[in-house]
Amino acid sequence: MKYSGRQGFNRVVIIGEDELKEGRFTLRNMETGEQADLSREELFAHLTEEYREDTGGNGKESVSPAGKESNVTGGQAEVVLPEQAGPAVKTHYCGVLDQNFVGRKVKLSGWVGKRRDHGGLIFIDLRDRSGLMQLVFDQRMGSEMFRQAESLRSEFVISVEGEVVRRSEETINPSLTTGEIELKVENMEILNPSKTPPFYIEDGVNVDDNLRLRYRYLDLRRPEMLKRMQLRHRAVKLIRDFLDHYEFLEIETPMLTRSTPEGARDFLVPSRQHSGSFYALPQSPQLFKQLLMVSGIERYFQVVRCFRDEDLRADRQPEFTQVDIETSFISTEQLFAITEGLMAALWREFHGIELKRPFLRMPYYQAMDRFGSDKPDLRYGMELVELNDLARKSEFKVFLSTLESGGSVKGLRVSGGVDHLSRKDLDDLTLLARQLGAGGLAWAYVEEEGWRSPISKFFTSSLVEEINLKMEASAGDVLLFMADKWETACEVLGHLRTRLAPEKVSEEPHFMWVIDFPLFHYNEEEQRYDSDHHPFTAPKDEDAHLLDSDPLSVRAQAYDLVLNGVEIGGGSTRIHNREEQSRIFSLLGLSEEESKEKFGFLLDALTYGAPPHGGIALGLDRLVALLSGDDSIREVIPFPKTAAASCLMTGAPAGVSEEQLEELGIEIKKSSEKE
RNA sequence: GGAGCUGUGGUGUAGUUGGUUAACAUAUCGGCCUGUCAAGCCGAAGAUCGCGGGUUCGAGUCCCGUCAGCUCCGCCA
Repeated sequence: MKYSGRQGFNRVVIIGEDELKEGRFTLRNMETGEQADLSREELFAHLTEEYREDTGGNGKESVSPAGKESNVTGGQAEVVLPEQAGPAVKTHYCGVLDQNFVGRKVKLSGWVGKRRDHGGLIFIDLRDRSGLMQLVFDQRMGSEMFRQAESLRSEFVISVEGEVVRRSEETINPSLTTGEIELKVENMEILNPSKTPPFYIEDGVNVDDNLRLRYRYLDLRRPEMLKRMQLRHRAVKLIRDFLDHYEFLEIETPMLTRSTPEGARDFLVPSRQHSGSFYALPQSPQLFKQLLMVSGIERYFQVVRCFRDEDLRADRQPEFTQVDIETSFISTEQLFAITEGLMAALWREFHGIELKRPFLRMPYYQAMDRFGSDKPDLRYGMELVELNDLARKSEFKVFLSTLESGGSVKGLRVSGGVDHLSRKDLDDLTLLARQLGAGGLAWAYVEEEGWRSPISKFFTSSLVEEINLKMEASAGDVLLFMADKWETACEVLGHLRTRLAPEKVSEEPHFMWVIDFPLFHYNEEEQRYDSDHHPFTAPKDEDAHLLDSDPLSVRAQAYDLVLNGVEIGGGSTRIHNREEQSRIFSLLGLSEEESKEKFGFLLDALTYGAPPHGGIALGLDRLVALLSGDDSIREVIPFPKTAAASCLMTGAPAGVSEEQLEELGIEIKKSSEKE
């Protein structure tokens, strides 16, 4: 079986029954006759290595979109078309032509960028998705065409024919990849004129988001946006190829499904045929992928849109894309290894770096205790310091009473904080801490002689020494203290930690797994337990005996993948036993009847030989944004929604006609409260 | 649901303690121009300062409300 299909491959893998059984394969180079005997893993490593070489991505060249000039169809300039498909509208991409094409006649099509009209000579920057090419219109080449050329304006769509010529030495533009050549235009057709665009179609523009989103199709014309789309495409392709190599099947699951009580608010879709009933758009294909495991798929994945009707953030959209993965008969460690391999492949391809594996694993409790976050940014230190024992020796009532009631006193050191944290800044931080739920915030400027601080009078000089020592503080630092319930102290200081993070942090990606999440948290509003992950997550075996006596201390077989303070994925081992699943439902306050009504199909499925299974979902938008270095996932989503979940281009969401509502049996309640 | 920031010609910005014709760059339109690449030179047009109300002799500027965008909290894996 040949695995070729792409030019440049010349090796053959010999696969037969024996090979499959034994997991050893022979790789033969058809040119040299060389043979190598490889294990499955070695073979795979070999193939991905060669694949990268063959596609020209040798790590150094394949960098983030900002660095890579062009990547159209593997880098060749010819437009790829089926043979004999009729006369060409376009034969080459402009941005990929170079000296090798000098003397060739080509036909280029694209958009008019900058225009430099010298009277008898006009220069046009022609832009297509690959880049720019300078067109030269000479009055002497023909007055009819020249008259047309004079009428060209920004964003006109044109098609030109001519000869690629070398520029004279002094007119070479070194800042352009095609700067050594230009096209002497012999023929031009204006395919479509354009109104003056509402903003400049160029990189680095500082335009109002309203405009960018309203004219997103123009925004996407900007080279940096095209590069983001290209990066996204390449990342998804790599992910598909990678998972395919590991024998995952991509299977689609329904978009119209039923609302389930857990988790986020659902987007609902009214049913016309069942008046008064609703579909829900999936928050994730969670149940379907588990059922696919019961179906015996064993390894499933899907690049899938998910929907959650909650308020938005820079890294949250109402619809977003997950790389959804579910496996049977695979240990958590093995799933970690596959996921890490996928991350390594992505970072190798797009940043040319080799990730250190395995990634760090840190229990949830430790992440909270040391960094005040379940997605800690490990690119810098600033760990929280536990000060209970030392705080007990002070005279400070806030500390003492907190400790008395079982709370914690924790500290955070801001190195060199004296220089950039004024009294006002500290007041602001105190205010912020209160807004985040803390009682207050104590602070101290560390000086040679001791602390300058409103609370220094409660601390003896030797205690100050001890605390300084424990927090590794020296003169010039600022210390922040918080006394509160352990969770609150950690969370709030964790917030301050990210707020006060150093400007310059390590460039290296700091991947980690946060593991051992609690299975439940207590929902104060609803007065009951809620799943921390989702209700199908299995408890850790060694904690299962605590389910009835102390549910909050039961840890889950759940994990998050975190990179530089961003959660890029999460998953768990699922419950595959019907009784255990029912038990969890009842702990969550679902009656037997309710759970049968809502999840009966799952409970049934679990009784028909459900294999042990588990999986993970990766946030594709966040992943791509991290790869491209963008702070907001909006940049890597072609048509994103605003923070208020509306689409400025289409005007969605919008009202519908009375007839439509009538058909659906829906009546809109007049929002008359205000009137 | 809450907090903060932003909103001035097409675009990006300036606009003083409230004061007279709201400034600059760029784009647009017209003219000149054969080696530019942020082309250049000359000229023209273009803004009820997001919207509504209030204070004032007078509001881009102060106050209240409102809309939109962004960021964060709540919410959400």
